[in-house]
Amino acid sequence: MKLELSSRRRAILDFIRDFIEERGYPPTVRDIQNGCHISSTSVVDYHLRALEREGHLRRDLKVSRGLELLGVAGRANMVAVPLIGHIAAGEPMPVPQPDAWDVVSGADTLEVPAELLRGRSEVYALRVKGDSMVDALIGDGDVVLMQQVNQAEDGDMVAVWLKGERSVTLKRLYREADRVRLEPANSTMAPIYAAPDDVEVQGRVVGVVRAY
Amino acid sequence: MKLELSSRRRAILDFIRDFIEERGYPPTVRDIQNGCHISSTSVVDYHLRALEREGHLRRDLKVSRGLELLGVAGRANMVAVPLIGHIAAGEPMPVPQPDAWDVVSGADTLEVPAELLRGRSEVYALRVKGDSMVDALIGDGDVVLMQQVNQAEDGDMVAVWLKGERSVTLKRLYREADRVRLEPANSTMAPIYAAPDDVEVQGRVVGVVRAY
DNA sequence: CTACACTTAGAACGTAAGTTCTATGCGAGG
DNA sequence: CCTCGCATAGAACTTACGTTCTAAGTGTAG
Repeated sequence: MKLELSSRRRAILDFIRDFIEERGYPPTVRDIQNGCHISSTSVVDYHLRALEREGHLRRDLKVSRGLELLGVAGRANMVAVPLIGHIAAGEPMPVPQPDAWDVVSGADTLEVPAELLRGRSEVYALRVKGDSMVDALIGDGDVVLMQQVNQAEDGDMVAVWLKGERSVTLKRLYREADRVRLEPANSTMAPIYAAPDDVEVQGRVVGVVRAY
Repeated sequence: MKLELSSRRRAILDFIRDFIEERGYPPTVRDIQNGCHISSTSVVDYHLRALEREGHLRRDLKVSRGLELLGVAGRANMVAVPLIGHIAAGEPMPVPQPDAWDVVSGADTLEVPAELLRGRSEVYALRVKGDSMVDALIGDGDVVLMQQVNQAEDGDMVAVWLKGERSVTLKRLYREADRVRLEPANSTMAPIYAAPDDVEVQGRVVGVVRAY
């Protein structure tokens, strides 16, 4: 792929990118003509051929809008994940309707690289409130990707619903003889103990995303 | 957006999704007709109208291939970021060709939500080796998103190239009277000091992504 | 049964859009 | 000067493609 591009080529490539971004499908030769102030469709065709030769795009001849951007401009495997709310990683925090945690209700969605999920399905995202998981490298404001599961291994980082307190919290879960220990990953905080019947596992952390 | 879909509609939607995935642009009415074994273009048109009414897609009338998938099927704002290698967040680690850090050489690319970048350009990704940044909630194996910059504010988390040692490392940078302090975010590790001429800022951390 | 909403069908129409042809201007090299 | 590669121009050709029209086959409710 060539690095230097004439300003004309550059403009055409940028126009195509913007057009797809905005409309969801590629432009026609004449769209490009107008968008880049080119006087003739043959000139556009000429440059498109050049751009294809240089590897910047792929053309399907005789097909309307038959072009696809290659390279970094092309799209990779992404998965849409609903960002459905907040979760307390400190003191358990009452949640309005925990059952509103439904995949379909996600107005906000977050797209993450598919490789981050490793093929898992039923994944949703929550924004973390609080600092109880800092030792697990999860801080206030981070977004955690959760897999919707009902069971957990000892030591898994899970979102649990405490029926008695009507609240949800993010903790590491350990089963003990007659109770469940919910341990924050923060050396300054004490674990919470609850009756097995009182805790309901909502999901397990499978990823973390953070922006500065 | 309706939840239940007739098998015909389902098939059409799936076909459109796959078609775009594979070719980079949407199908024509007749592509759909053939792909879904429908006998007439008018039937396709009929169902497309219905799907648009139900909010599954958007059509631009009179425009060839003028359709765009909406909802989770549609693509959110994503940015392609080249994942161009590893970076030591422990002891400085010699890198084969640090100048190969070129945006074009990224064979591997990672797509991240645009909101994570907040409009920044010239962003690339590196996988972190070592534990020196654990106090900043960045652990071994995490992927950091780097913005390509040449200068940094005091306290910024940056990738620096140490000319003398021919190595790259991830640290917080502080300017001092006659030297530069490179401080790991790990209380058990000591800072590194270097001459201002010896350090070259390669980039600044703008995000973190982690998979379990 | 009729009535109605939903779906399927085939054919035709008009134009959007990819392509091709020919001609011209410009700069570098011989 | 001429030639050659690169870029620009305008117009015409041919087809792909969205749309529309008409007709008929379902199933369900009254």
